[in-house]
Amino acid sequence: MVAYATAGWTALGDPTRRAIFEQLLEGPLAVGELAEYLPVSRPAVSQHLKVLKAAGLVIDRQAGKHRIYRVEPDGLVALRADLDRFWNKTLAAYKAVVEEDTKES
Amino acid sequence: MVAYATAGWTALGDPTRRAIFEQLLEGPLAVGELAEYLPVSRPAVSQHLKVLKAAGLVIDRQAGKHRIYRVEPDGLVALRADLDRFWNKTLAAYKAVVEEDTKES
DNA sequence: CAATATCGTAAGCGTACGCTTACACGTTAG
DNA sequence: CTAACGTGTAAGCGTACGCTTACGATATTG
Repeated sequence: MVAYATAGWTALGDPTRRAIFEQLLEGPLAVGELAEYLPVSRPAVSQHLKVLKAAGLVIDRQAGKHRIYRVEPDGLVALRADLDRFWNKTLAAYKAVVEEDTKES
Repeated sequence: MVAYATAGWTALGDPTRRAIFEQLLEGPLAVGELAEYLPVSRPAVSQHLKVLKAAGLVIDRQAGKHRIYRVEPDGLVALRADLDRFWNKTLAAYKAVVEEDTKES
Protein backbone atom coordinates (compact mmCIF):
# COMPACT_ATOMS: atom_id res chain seq x y z
CA MET A 1 0.00 0.00 0.00
CA VAL A 2 1.35 3.35 -0.90
CA ALA A 3 -1.27 5.51 0.81
CA TYR A 4 -2.30 8.81 -0.61
CA ALA A 5 -3.93 11.74 1.09
CA THR A 6 -5.59 12.69 -2.17
CA ALA A 7 -8.45 14.50 -0.45
CA GLY A 8 -6.07 16.29 1.87
CA TRP A 9 -3.83 17.63 -0.87
CA THR A 10 -6.81 18.76 -2.90
CA ALA A 11 -8.43 20.37 0.15
CA LEU A 12 -5.39 22.42 1.14
CA GLY A 13 -4.70 23.23 -2.49
CA ASP A 14 -7.23 26.04 -2.32
CA PRO A 15 -6.09 29.33 -0.72
CA THR A 16 -9.42 30.06 0.94
CA ARG A 17 -9.54 26.61 2.50
CA ARG A 18 -6.00 27.04 3.79
CA ALA A 19 -7.08 30.34 5.33
CA ILE A 20 -10.05 28.66 7.00
CA PHE A 21 -7.88 25.84 8.28
CA GLU A 22 -5.24 28.23 9.60
CA GLN A 23 -7.89 30.22 11.42
CA LEU A 24 -9.20 27.07 13.05
CA LEU A 25 -5.67 26.31 14.24
CA GLU A 26 -6.07 29.29 16.57
CA GLY A 27 -9.12 27.72 18.13
CA PRO A 28 -12.61 26.33 17.44
CA LEU A 29 -15.10 28.64 15.76
CA ALA A 30 -18.68 28.66 14.51
CA VAL A 31 -19.34 29.05 10.81
CA GLY A 32 -20.58 32.60 11.17
CA GLU A 33 -17.60 33.70 13.23
CA LEU A 34 -15.29 32.00 10.78
CA ALA A 35 -16.85 33.92 7.90
CA GLU A 36 -16.08 37.23 9.60
CA TYR A 37 -12.37 36.56 9.25
CA LEU A 38 -12.68 35.91 5.54
CA PRO A 39 -13.55 37.92 2.45
CA VAL A 40 -16.19 35.42 1.34
CA SER A 41 -19.78 34.77 2.31
CA ARG A 42 -20.93 32.38 5.02
CA PRO A 43 -22.28 29.76 2.57
CA ALA A 44 -18.93 29.74 0.81
CA VAL A 45 -17.26 28.95 4.13
CA SER A 46 -19.79 26.20 4.69
CA GLN A 47 -18.93 24.61 1.37
CA HIS A 48 -15.21 24.73 2.09
CA LEU A 49 -15.74 23.22 5.51
CA LYS A 50 -17.51 20.33 3.84
CA VAL A 51 -14.41 19.63 1.77
CA LEU A 52 -12.07 20.00 4.75
CA LYS A 53 -14.26 17.66 6.76
CA ALA A 54 -14.28 15.04 4.00
CA ALA A 55 -10.48 15.20 4.05
CA GLY A 56 -10.41 14.57 7.79
CA LEU A 57 -8.86 17.94 8.47
CA VAL A 58 -11.70 19.37 10.57
CA ILE A 59 -14.53 18.05 12.66
CA ASP A 60 -17.78 19.68 13.68
CA ARG A 61 -19.89 19.64 16.80
CA GLN A 62 -23.41 20.92 17.29
CA ALA A 63 -23.65 23.45 20.11
CA GLY A 64 -27.14 24.88 20.37
CA LYS A 65 -27.80 27.03 17.38
CA HIS A 66 -24.13 27.09 16.52
CA ARG A 67 -22.05 24.49 14.79
CA ILE A 68 -18.52 24.56 16.10
CA TYR A 69 -15.68 23.46 13.85
CA ARG A 70 -12.21 22.56 15.00
CA VAL A 71 -9.09 21.01 13.49
CA GLU A 72 -8.66 17.27 13.53
CA PRO A 73 -5.35 15.35 13.31
CA ASP A 74 -6.46 12.52 10.99
CA GLY A 75 -6.07 14.41 7.75
CA LEU A 76 -2.71 15.79 8.84
CA VAL A 77 -1.46 12.31 9.65
CA ALA A 78 -2.17 11.22 6.09
CA LEU A 79 -0.50 14.30 4.68
CA ARG A 80 2.54 13.76 6.87
CA ALA A 81 2.79 10.20 5.63
CA ASP A 82 2.83 11.37 2.04
CA LEU A 83 5.27 14.18 2.75
CA ASP A 84 7.64 11.90 4.64
CA ARG A 85 7.59 9.52 1.71
CA PHE A 86 8.32 12.40 -0.65
CA TRP A 87 11.13 13.52 1.60
CA ASN A 88 12.78 10.13 1.95
CA LYS A 89 12.65 9.44 -1.78
CA THR A 90 14.01 12.88 -2.53
CA LEU A 91 16.95 12.34 -0.20
CA ALA A 92 17.58 8.96 -1.75
CA ALA A 93 17.61 10.57 -5.17
CA TYR A 94 20.06 13.18 -3.95
CA LYS A 95 22.28 10.55 -2.46
CA ALA A 96 22.34 8.80 -5.82
CA VAL A 97 23.27 12.02 -7.58
CA VAL A 98 26.12 12.69 -5.18
CA GLU A 99 27.50 9.19 -5.60
CA GLU A 100 27.31 9.61 -9.35
CA ASP A 101 29.22 12.88 -9.17
CA THR A 102 31.83 11.32 -6.89
CA LYS A 103 32.37 8.43 -9.25
CA GLU A 104 33.46 10.67 -12.11
CA SER A 105 36.66 12.48 -11.24
CA MET B 1 7.54 35.56 9.87
CA VAL B 2 5.04 32.82 9.50
CA ALA B 3 6.25 31.38 6.22
CA TYR B 4 3.88 29.80 3.77
CA ALA B 5 4.56 27.35 1.02
CA THR B 6 1.70 28.84 -0.96
CA ALA B 7 3.15 27.79 -4.30
CA GLY B 8 3.91 24.32 -2.99
CA TRP B 9 0.40 23.65 -1.72
CA THR B 10 -1.12 24.95 -4.92
CA ALA B 11 1.29 22.94 -7.04
CA LEU B 12 0.60 19.62 -5.32
CA GLY B 13 -3.10 20.42 -5.19
CA ASP B 14 -3.50 19.16 -8.73
CA PRO B 15 -3.68 15.38 -9.25
CA THR B 16 -1.71 15.38 -12.49
CA ARG B 17 1.10 17.40 -10.93
CA ARG B 18 1.20 15.01 -7.99
CA ALA B 19 1.48 12.13 -10.47
CA ILE B 20 4.35 13.87 -12.25
CA PHE B 21 6.10 14.59 -8.97
CA GLU B 22 5.65 11.03 -7.74
CA GLN B 23 7.10 9.70 -10.98
CA LEU B 24 10.14 11.94 -10.60
CA LEU B 25 10.64 10.53 -7.11
CA GLU B 26 11.58 7.27 -8.81
CA GLY B 27 14.33 9.00 -10.73
CA PRO B 28 15.13 11.83 -13.17
CA LEU B 29 13.32 11.83 -16.48
CA ALA B 30 13.08 13.88 -19.66
CA VAL B 31 9.80 15.57 -20.51
CA GLY B 32 8.98 13.15 -23.28
CA GLU B 33 9.64 10.10 -21.14
CA LEU B 34 7.60 11.63 -18.36
CA ALA B 35 4.67 12.12 -20.70
CA GLU B 36 4.64 8.41 -21.56
CA TYR B 37 3.68 7.60 -17.99
CA LEU B 38 0.74 9.98 -18.03
CA PRO B 39 -2.61 10.25 -19.83
CA VAL B 40 -1.90 13.80 -20.99
CA SER B 41 0.08 15.32 -23.82
CA ARG B 42 3.70 16.38 -23.63
CA PRO B 43 2.95 20.12 -23.63
CA ALA B 44 0.62 19.59 -20.70
CA VAL B 45 3.45 17.96 -18.79
CA SER B 46 5.68 20.89 -19.70
CA GLN B 47 3.20 23.35 -18.25
CA HIS B 48 2.87 21.38 -15.04
CA LEU B 49 6.64 21.16 -14.71
CA LYS B 50 6.77 24.93 -14.94
CA VAL B 51 4.48 25.19 -11.91
CA LEU B 52 6.39 22.54 -9.97
CA LYS B 53 9.65 24.31 -10.75
CA ALA B 54 8.28 27.66 -9.56
CA ALA B 55 7.33 25.95 -6.30
CA GLY B 56 10.87 24.65 -5.87
CA LEU B 57 9.74 21.06 -6.09
CA VAL B 58 11.67 20.13 -9.20
CA ILE B 59 14.76 21.33 -11.02
CA ASP B 60 15.79 20.90 -14.63
CA ARG B 61 19.07 20.31 -16.38
CA GLN B 62 19.83 20.52 -20.07
CA ALA B 63 21.33 17.32 -21.43
CA GLY B 64 21.83 17.56 -25.13
CA LYS B 65 18.48 17.57 -26.86
CA HIS B 66 16.80 16.41 -23.68
CA ARG B 67 15.86 18.39 -20.62
CA ILE B 68 16.10 16.26 -17.54
CA TYR B 69 13.87 17.00 -14.57
CA ARG B 70 14.40 15.75 -11.06
CA VAL B 71 12.96 16.41 -7.63
CA GLU B 72 14.41 19.14 -5.46
CA PRO B 73 14.22 19.37 -1.66
CA ASP B 74 13.60 23.13 -1.33
CA GLY B 75 9.87 23.03 -1.96
CA LEU B 76 9.45 20.06 0.35
CA VAL B 77 11.28 21.87 3.12
CA ALA B 78 8.77 24.71 2.95
CA LEU B 79 5.86 22.27 2.92
CA ARG B 80 7.28 20.42 5.90
CA ALA B 81 7.59 23.68 7.80
CA ASP B 82 3.93 24.44 7.18
CA LEU B 83 2.81 20.93 8.00
CA ASP B 84 4.85 20.86 11.22
CA ARG B 85 3.25 24.13 12.24
CA PHE B 86 -0.19 22.69 11.47
CA TRP B 87 0.65 19.61 13.46
CA ASN B 88 1.94 21.45 16.52
CA LYS B 89 -1.01 23.79 16.64
CA THR B 90 -3.42 20.92 16.19
CA LEU B 91 -1.87 19.03 19.07
CA ALA B 92 -2.02 22.15 21.22
CA ALA B 93 -5.69 22.51 20.38
CA TYR B 94 -6.29 18.91 21.34
CA LYS B 95 -4.46 19.36 24.58
CA ALA B 96 -6.71 22.32 25.38
CA VAL B 97 -9.79 20.25 24.60
CA VAL B 98 -8.67 17.44 26.88
CA GLU B 99 -7.98 19.85 29.73
CA GLU B 100 -11.38 21.40 29.22
CA ASP B 101 -13.04 17.98 29.33
CA THR B 102 -11.09 17.07 32.46
CA LYS B 103 -12.13 20.25 34.22
CA GLU B 104 -15.84 19.39 33.98
CA SER B 105 -16.60 16.27 35.94
C1' DC C 1 -46.96 28.56 18.58
C1' DA C 2 -44.72 32.24 16.39
C1' DA C 3 -40.34 34.50 15.69
C1' DT C 4 -35.54 34.62 15.39
C1' DA C 5 -30.93 32.72 14.81
C1' DT C 6 -27.60 29.69 12.70
C1' DC C 7 -26.51 26.86 9.33
C1' DG C 8 -26.62 23.53 5.07
C1' DT C 9 -27.86 23.14 0.33
C1' DA C 10 -29.71 24.03 -4.39
C1' DA C 11 -29.33 26.87 -8.46
C1' DG C 12 -26.92 29.67 -11.26
C1' DC C 13 -23.06 32.39 -12.85
C1' DG C 14 -18.26 33.72 -14.00
C1' DT C 15 -13.70 32.73 -14.19
C1' DA C 16 -9.59 30.35 -13.39
C1' DC C 17 -7.15 26.53 -15.25
C1' DG C 18 -5.99 22.16 -17.27
C1' DC C 19 -5.80 20.31 -21.86
C1' DT C 20 -4.92 20.14 -26.92
C1' DT C 21 -3.21 21.73 -31.33
C1' DA C 22 -0.01 24.60 -33.76
C1' DC C 23 4.09 26.96 -33.92
C1' DA C 24 8.88 28.78 -32.56
C1' DC C 25 13.47 27.91 -30.68
C1' DG C 26 17.69 25.41 -29.69
C1' DT C 27 20.50 21.30 -30.29
C1' DT C 28 22.42 17.39 -32.69
C1' DA C 29 23.22 14.59 -36.82
C1' DG C 30 24.10 13.84 -41.66
C1' DC D 1 23.61 24.01 -44.15
C1' DT D 2 19.66 21.25 -44.01
C1' DA D 3 16.95 17.94 -41.55
C1' DA D 4 15.21 15.93 -37.52
C1' DC D 5 14.56 15.65 -32.64
C1' DG D 6 13.18 17.46 -28.08
C1' DT D 7 11.15 21.06 -25.81
C1' DG D 8 8.86 25.60 -24.40
C1' DT D 9 5.10 28.67 -25.46
C1' DA D 10 0.98 30.96 -27.57
C1' DA D 11 -3.88 30.51 -28.64
C1' DG D 12 -8.07 28.66 -27.92
C1' DC D 13 -11.50 25.73 -25.89
C1' DG D 14 -14.27 23.23 -22.33
C1' DT D 15 -15.12 22.23 -17.87
C1' DA D 16 -14.43 22.03 -13.09
C1' DC D 17 -15.08 24.89 -9.18
C1' DG D 18 -15.36 28.80 -6.13
C1' DC D 19 -18.67 32.35 -5.20
C1' DT D 20 -23.27 34.59 -4.41
C1' DT D 21 -28.20 34.73 -3.72
C1' DA D 22 -32.28 32.33 -2.35
C1' DC D 23 -34.45 28.86 0.15
C1' DG D 24 -35.25 25.03 3.54
C1' DA D 25 -34.20 22.75 7.93
C1' DT D 26 -33.26 22.71 12.79
C1' DA D 27 -32.92 24.68 17.29
C1' DT D 28 -33.53 28.30 20.63
C1' DT D 29 -36.38 32.17 22.54
C1' DG D 30 -40.39 34.81 23.92
